[in-house]
Amino acid sequence: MDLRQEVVELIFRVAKIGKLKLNRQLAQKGLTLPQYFVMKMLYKKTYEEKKPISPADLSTLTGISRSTMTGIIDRLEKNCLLDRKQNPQDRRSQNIEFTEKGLNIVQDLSMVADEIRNEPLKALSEEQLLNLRDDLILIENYLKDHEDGDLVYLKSEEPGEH
Amino acid sequence: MDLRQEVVELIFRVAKIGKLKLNRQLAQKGLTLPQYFVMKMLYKKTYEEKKPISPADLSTLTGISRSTMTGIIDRLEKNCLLDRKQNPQDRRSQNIEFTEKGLNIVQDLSMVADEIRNEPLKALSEEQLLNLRDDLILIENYLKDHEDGDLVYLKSEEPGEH
DNA sequence: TTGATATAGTCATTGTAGCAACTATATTAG
DNA sequence: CTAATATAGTTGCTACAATGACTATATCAA
Repeated sequence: MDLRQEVVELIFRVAKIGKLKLNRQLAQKGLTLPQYFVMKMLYKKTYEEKKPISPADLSTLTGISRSTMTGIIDRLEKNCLLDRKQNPQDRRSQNIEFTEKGLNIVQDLSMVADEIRNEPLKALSEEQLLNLRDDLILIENYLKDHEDGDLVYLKSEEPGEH
Repeated sequence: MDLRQEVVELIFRVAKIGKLKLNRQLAQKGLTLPQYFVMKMLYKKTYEEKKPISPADLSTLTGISRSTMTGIIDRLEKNCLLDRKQNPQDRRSQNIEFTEKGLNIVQDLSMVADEIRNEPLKALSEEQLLNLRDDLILIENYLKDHEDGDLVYLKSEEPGEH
């Protein structure tokens, strides 16, 4: 099989299986992976860097779209893990803050969840990890640099069809 | 930052950005990435290997769950790209077959869609690709070998809560 | 100041995606 | 042969996830 194709499929497959396993683990705590991801980012910014944070900030930081973020925050708020407060400086904007319960959970989890998440990489040496990182960064940069454009191939021949 | 954590996040991020871009490309043809993935697998099995194929087969081959596959086939069938036929040997089972239109589209696309998909790997040398593949295979095998189990950390302290 | 433009959050819509439960059928064990 | 078990497909449910449209604000330019 074509080598590049094999690598692309491997990246997709590893990401998918990894996510599935993490989701199953976190489900025992009543969280999903995206929810945990958001909680962790919120913790990092508001507690380690002491900066108030908005849904839009979280969206940029995590790469999750604004509309998806609305839903994730909805569910976290419904489970009383965080609160939405009005931003007094900008009436369009909100500050997201932990509740007592949410803070406890994220502190509880951050010790072990990342360890579980990173565990599958134990199979690799330091050197392999460094190479792997550099290769992935190359791919990521390619994807970002070619942020759409030049994709002449798939121009639809039948635009009005549906 | 921790190196392993960085690599994990890179894998997730690269997979996510890559999928997003592919989805936007395929949208011009009225398809989604999972839909194209299923069509391609169907083509490979029924046309290159001349084997009839069921939804359950497609599910195993693609790693998409059976219930999700139901929905994907629903939508492809609604768009008249394939048909469900009864399997005469097993009345529980179906054979999935292309329509004329579906066959045309998958043949049309297979030339270029994979090329677009693999393009971001052009930044890497043959040697880098080989290393990358081997590293990813190690990770995948770790994930598969540890198919749940030994994840003592996250045992819920409050199992009745929801 | 006012008009154009940009940003923040939400909502509707469509399409995954997995789990659990269910029906129908097949297979296997006793 | 019958009862237990397994498999195929579907459905209901919850939760992402992106796009596009919309409202409310903020900002910037003329």
